[in-house]
Amino acid sequence: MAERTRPKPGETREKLMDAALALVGKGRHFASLGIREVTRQASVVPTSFYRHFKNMDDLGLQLVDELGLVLRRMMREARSYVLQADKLIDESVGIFISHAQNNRSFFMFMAQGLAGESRAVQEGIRSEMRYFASELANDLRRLRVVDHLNDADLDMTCDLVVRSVAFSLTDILSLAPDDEPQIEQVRKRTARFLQLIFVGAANWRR
Amino acid sequence: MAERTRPKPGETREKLMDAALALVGKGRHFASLGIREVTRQASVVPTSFYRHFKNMDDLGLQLVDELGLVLRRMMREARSYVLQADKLIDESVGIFISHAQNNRSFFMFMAQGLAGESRAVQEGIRSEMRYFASELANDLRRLRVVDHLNDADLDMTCDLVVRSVAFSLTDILSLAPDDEPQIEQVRKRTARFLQLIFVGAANWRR
DNA sequence: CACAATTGTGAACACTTGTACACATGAGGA
DNA sequence: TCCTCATGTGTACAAGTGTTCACAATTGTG
Repeated sequence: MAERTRPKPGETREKLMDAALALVGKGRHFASLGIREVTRQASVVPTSFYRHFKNMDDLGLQLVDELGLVLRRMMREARSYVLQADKLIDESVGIFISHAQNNRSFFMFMAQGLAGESRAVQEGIRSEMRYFASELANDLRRLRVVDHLNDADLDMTCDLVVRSVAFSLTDILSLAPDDEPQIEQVRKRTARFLQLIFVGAANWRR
Repeated sequence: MAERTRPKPGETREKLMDAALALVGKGRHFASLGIREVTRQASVVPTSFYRHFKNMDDLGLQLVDELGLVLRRMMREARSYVLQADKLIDESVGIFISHAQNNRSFFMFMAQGLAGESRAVQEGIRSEMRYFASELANDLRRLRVVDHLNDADLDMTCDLVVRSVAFSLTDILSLAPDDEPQIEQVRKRTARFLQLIFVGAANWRR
């Protein structure tokens, strides 16, 4: 090979996924990306793409898997920071928003994928959200903050919470990354959404 | 012209918008549509596109305007059916879901546009949702069902309601149009979401 | 009626696209 | 050592892309 550094196995694969993500982060929609465009951004020859992915949908699916890792890392951080229940909402929303800003491209990809054109990607993201909601339900049980709800109602509540937060995601992502005042407003509004939901849960079928 | 029927002015324009919508309805993402593809689906020569639209984003913007009409028609119907407040949630959700199914392509376009690549389309859809939420707030005031909430809190509640319903939209659209049992489940879950939110609103800052 | 404006048409352009093929390189096992 | 396999490269081609141009038909208005 004429290269000076020998590419480790999987390096090109990562470069391709990062390239796709970078393009999404620049405002492009994943569905409109082409193989050549991605390989160009990755400084790789088009043919290499096929060594790692069958087509763009395949790449999308693997991005969903990585997205799962990001979400799990976020949950771990949230769990370690939020010890007492009184500041639970504000701190969790804060952590979520800061992760959304630090992994802007990833979360853009997620927001796009929910209504994307690949059924498989769509289902993958939906499944990540379900997992997230069920973990949230576990945590709330553990913190004994919703003792009066049965499992089904708790699941519903957590589902609604996750959906609301996910929707706020699109608010944040449509803002400039450094527009602090607006971001602060989204943070406050999201927290109030969650408070409203939890007030509802607290008075549910009393 | 060699045609047997003379095209009325604006006919091709409608054909193009319908064609784009039809492709979206077939599962394609709007961002991935090309001018030639749309004109082909509309049985029109590519050049005609430019007679009516500057580019695909322009077409998207005009679709958002038509989407606004669909939403207004839906609100009018809801207002005429929902006279007393007790069945308010169930009936409204039912009307929404039936409209979502009757205008599948339109609502798919809306769901896609929220995280689409045209900032203008994104803002347009967001603005439609805000309008929808403010109309909902008016109706709730009129029905005197939330008298204890101040204006800001009512707006927040309606915003959350609209967001939750919009998210349910993606649930419905990912289902087969004739999968009644699943759709019924989405309907029920959405209604419970709204009930939870309204219980929260009823006990807000007591 | 004639005239200008609007709308539709077909051919042509310079590019980009997805994909295939044959080949080069390095790593690891026999 | 040699052989094989996974990975990366360069070239090539047919098909599709956005956009422009000059021209035809139909419309409403004077």
